[in-house]
Amino acid sequence: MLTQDGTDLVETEAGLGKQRLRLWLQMLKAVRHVESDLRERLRSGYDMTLPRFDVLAALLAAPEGLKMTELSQQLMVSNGNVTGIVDRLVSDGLAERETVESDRRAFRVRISEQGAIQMREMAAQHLSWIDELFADVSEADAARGISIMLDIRHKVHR
Amino acid sequence: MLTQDGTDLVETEAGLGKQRLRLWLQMLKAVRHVESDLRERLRSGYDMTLPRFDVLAALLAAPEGLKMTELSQQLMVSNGNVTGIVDRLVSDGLAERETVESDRRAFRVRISEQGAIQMREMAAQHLSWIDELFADVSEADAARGISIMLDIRHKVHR
DNA sequence: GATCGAAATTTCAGGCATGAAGTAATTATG
DNA sequence: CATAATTACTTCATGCCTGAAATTTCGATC
Repeated sequence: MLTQDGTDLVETEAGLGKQRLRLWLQMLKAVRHVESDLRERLRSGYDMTLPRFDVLAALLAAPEGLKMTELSQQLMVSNGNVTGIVDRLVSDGLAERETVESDRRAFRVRISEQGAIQMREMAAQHLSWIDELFADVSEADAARGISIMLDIRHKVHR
Repeated sequence: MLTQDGTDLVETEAGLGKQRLRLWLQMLKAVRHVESDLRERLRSGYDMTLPRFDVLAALLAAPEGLKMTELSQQLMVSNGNVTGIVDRLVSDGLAERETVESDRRAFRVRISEQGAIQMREMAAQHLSWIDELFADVSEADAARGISIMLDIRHKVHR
């Protein structure tokens, strides 16, 4: 089976598959690279871990608080995982659990005043770290990259 | 300070920073999405975890074996981590440790015959899974994506 | 050829992560 | 309104992951 320009369609598809695999492997490495850099900066500068930071960032953006399930969906991690991280944040005084009037199974997790103060500073730093790490990415590339990532994510399974 | 088209340079930079942050957040979510899908397929189909798969994939591509440090650099994970994963692979009979003649501190990790047989099958599946998950990514997008990922990775720190 | 710094690896403590199983409260269904 | 299915969350076992400290070996310098 030949296309108009004479290339073999099966060959072309196989090549595309390998190119997609290359993209996946590069995405993995890039994410690990950035994560390891951020982890180190958070650790040495703020005695903060990446998972805790991620949770606090979600909470800072939701002043009314979030339910555990909302948190775990937003961060794309398991329920049990969020339980542990929030436990530690609460015992460090950075977040608070608050009962929900209408549903005794659930509660809202809210960032504490102390957490908000610390988080606002870290968020500003975080933004500038990303800007530095992504310095070689132009506005156009960023837009295209975002759209590629959305294409990947919107491929639902199950 | 104004650019030719009248937009404010500082505003533009801040916008670019936020766009880069959006790209980063989308990358994180896309990678978590794909990883969780792959993890589930490896688990249910082959009783295999993602970290073990990553190590075996690296070993399959290096028939002469790899030193622990080479492995950990290639996968971008810590040394101690690789020790544990290789331990489990060896006790499952999927990999072997082999002494290095010239250096008694080091050794090579090599994939076993059984590991290679299993891995060849999984690798073919893996390629088709990625092709499926990345179905909405065109050849041009893949190329652009790869180049963006390389731009991010080549930003060295420290 | 003794010593000293660097390199390859392991060990360990602590935290992160999943999936499965458990508890309790809510909602839907007959 | 009884009960069955669902939802919100926790607990647990197991494995992954890091960073720091320890061990052993290597290589260079004096």
